[in-house]
Amino acid sequence: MGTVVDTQVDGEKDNEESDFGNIGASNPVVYQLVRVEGDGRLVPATDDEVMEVEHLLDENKSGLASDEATKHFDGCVSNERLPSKNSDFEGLSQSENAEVDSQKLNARLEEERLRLSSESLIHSAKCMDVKCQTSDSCNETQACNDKLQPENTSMETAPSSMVLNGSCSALLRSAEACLGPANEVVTSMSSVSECTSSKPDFSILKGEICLDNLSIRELQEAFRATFGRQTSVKDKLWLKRRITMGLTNSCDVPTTSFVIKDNKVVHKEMKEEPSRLQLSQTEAGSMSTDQVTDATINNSQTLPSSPTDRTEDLQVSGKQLRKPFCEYDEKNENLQMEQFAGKRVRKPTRRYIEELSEFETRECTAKLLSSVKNSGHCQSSPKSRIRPVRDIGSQSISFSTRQDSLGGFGIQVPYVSRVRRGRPRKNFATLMKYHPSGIASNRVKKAPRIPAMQQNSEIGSRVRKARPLPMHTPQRNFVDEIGKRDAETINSDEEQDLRLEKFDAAGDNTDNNADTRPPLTGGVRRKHHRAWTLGEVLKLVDGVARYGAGRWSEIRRLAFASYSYRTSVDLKDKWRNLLRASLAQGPTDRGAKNSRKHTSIPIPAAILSRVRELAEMQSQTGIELGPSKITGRGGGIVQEKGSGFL
DNA sequence: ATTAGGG
DNA sequence: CCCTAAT
Repeated sequence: MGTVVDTQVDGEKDNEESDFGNIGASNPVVYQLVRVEGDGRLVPATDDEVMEVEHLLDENKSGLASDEATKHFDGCVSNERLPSKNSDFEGLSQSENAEVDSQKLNARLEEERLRLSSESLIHSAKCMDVKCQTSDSCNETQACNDKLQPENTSMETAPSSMVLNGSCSALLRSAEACLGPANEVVTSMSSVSECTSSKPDFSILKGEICLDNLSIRELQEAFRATFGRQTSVKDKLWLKRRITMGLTNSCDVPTTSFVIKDNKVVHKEMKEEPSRLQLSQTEAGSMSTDQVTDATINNSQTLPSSPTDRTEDLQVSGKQLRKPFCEYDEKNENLQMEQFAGKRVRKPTRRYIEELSEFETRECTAKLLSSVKNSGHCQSSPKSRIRPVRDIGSQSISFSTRQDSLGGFGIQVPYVSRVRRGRPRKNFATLMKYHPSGIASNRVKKAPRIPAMQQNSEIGSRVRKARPLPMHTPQRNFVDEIGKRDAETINSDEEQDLRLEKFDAAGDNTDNNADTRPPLTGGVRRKHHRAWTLGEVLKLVDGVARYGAGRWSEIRRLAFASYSYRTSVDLKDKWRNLLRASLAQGPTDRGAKNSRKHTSIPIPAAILSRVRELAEMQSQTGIELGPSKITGRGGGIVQEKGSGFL
């Protein structure tokens, strides 16, 4: 059994990555492919083997997550005439003498530019054709999508098509767009693979530039070539963006059927629909390694999946596809600022967040939530009259939507799992700072929020909730969430709680779904006014009795475990009110069952009196109180209460 | 993050 | 309930 190994004859392995332009210059790296014979001899590899090894190389490198080199090559290859890819590739990787210097690179870029402008139309047309053929097989397409995400993975799977990456597929993108709403998450990969299969001739792709695969240095070169000036920017993404934009803009788009949107040449028709689609692809193209990892995992899951699982897979992939956006955006938005006078997304209020989570937890148990992330800059792009993407995923990705409660504008907001699988947004705090006012109040009142903004908000909010959660598999996580909640609900009961629960059952439990607030009343209600139910009050009182007034977080945790919506502040406020009420009612006046007008829940005098007592006690005694039972002298009422609930 | 208070 | 200040 001969093992094909990659022997590094000279230099260090990753040299190519860092010194693309220097290969063959001062420190030539020569790779020689050899085969290890059974006896250990090294035998020069045959051409076939070479090819094979290249494969392996790709795999290995990709596995290392630092596969810039690999990607790089791919990119270059794709840039070049694909048909001649092999020779080219060999030349580079083996670096026989590849004189790849900045000049060449520049030349390439220029070439690409020209080609882009002259061929883009044609290309896209072709691709579109291909696309259309494919469009009916969404599942497969979807599956392919997954491949695209992980650049590495894709390379393993489809060596020939792996070459294509985000930025090199502006055209593809447009083509894919043709697929229409049905293919929610179609990525360039899908189209790529399709194109590849149906059209072995890669010429249709050659016009593209894969900036993704270039090293920073090269990107800088490219930048210079594109803009005619040097740049010291080290940020890859920034460079890529800039370059892409420069290239895209520089090429005159021949027909009116194309529009330039967000640095991408887009076919007019799709301009409306697939806003998200483009985004995803764009992002996909520039996904960073961490995301790749994620996607890779997903990929492995997806590939073997049975048709039945498709839907789920789709959703999952959709989610993962999306998630990267957040991070990407966040990481780079600052950099992007100059380009897009991006409106910042207003962060949701905590209240809002909680409401959402409540809603989610209860209502959408079964749905896999797809995180919809429309990158802010895109949405905010002035020219883009892109509808909120809600209905795009008609096919498989289900966008559960909900009426926005805040503005009462009836805006449908795709809502997302609050489980964030990626790492938490870093800039969250930063963003907060930027819009203190915005966040501070959920009273968006007069200003109807743009759907996009809301969506973003949603994401952000989700983040907040999800951050603390451990990272699991998406599904797993979701389950956990639910499970946790249930557990809470169940565990919450302690002796009396059980009894108290009954009270709740009477009125309170309604709130679960009864969140339905008055539909579109002009006024923006803040938090849903959740009337305190008797049960809650009792719990509160009891909690105070147990843990002492003021220790609301405690009370909340222990006595209100099942009421996620009552915050410690709420408890405090309620207590204050109770106290006030009890005092107002007059100590003597315990007989009155319901002193109040039937507004909300009339609080039984018994409780009020007890409240009073508790308050008294606590104010006097140390805050330490024996659990319950302290109600001794309240009189009959107190006893009634005591027997009833304690 | 929790509490206390004012609104 | 919301918001803030003070812990």
